[in-house]
Amino acid sequence: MRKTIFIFAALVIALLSLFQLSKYSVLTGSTKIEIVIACIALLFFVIGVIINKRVLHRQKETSTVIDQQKIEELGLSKREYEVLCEIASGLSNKEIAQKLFVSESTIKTHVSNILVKLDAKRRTQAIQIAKELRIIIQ
Amino acid sequence: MRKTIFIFAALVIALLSLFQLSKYSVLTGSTKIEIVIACIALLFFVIGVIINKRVLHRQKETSTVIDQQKIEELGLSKREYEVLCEIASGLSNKEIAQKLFVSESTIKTHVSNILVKLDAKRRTQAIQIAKELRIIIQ
DNA sequence: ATACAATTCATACTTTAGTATGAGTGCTAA
DNA sequence: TTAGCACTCATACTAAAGTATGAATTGTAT
Repeated sequence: MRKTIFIFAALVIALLSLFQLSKYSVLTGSTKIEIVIACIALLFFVIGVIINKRVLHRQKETSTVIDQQKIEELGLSKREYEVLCEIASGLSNKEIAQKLFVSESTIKTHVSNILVKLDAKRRTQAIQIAKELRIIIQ
Repeated sequence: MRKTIFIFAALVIALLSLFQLSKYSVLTGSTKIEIVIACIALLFFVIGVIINKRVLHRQKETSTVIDQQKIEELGLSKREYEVLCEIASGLSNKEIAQKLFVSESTIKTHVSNILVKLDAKRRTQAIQIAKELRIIIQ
């Protein structure tokens, strides 16, 4: 936030300087007015694009970012969340077990708990619910 | 495309007119140069924002639209695609059967064919693959 | 120190998913 | 008209997924 304010302030100062510079350079006849106007136009066009990109980027981030708070609210443990992510990527219990170096029965226990906590009947439904709650990406 | 060219041409003409207008209004001393510059700056700022928004919007659209051609390439039939969508929404075979008014064994047949065509081992993997291929939404 | 939550694992079981095979129906293009 | 495709359904099977229960271990907070 401080960074934003600093950048904004620097930008305003730079623009005011530019105003003065362009004014005097035109009045003294050292620069053609078309060139000055063209430069200013280009500058503000670029500024508009950059600011717009930043704003949209921020919106996009907040809409795809995972809701960490919701995970806590649901009471999902760290390990359970890991398993949930692997389920969403399409792995079987056995594959998840191998990836996380535990037994398949452990994964089954985790999956059962995940289904209860997400109020889902199946793993496919759990994926859907997790997506809606913005708990997992996509 | 024609529309874009037309708008662009109109924009260029308008700007050239503006250039001439601002030049003479400054030379005749009827308008202060600060105001002219400010107007131009504001104008190009807005143009920058609008153009950027359009470009980004177009990118967003093409990234969320379903790839109808890919569905054909994979050889997925209309019914199979319906079943795929229901799978992705988290339904069981029995539930899909009830929703589409057919027997569960019919759905099983469809699911088997879908898995072969998508080169998936499980329905969860099929969901993942279908998403990557932009065949289904989300 | 102990109560608690998280993680791990096992067994035994039920349910769902997925495979393989065969077959009937209806539509459509050659 | 018939060959082919999409859709339907059934049976019989194997493989996963999911449930229930119990238990051991470990780190942590009171």
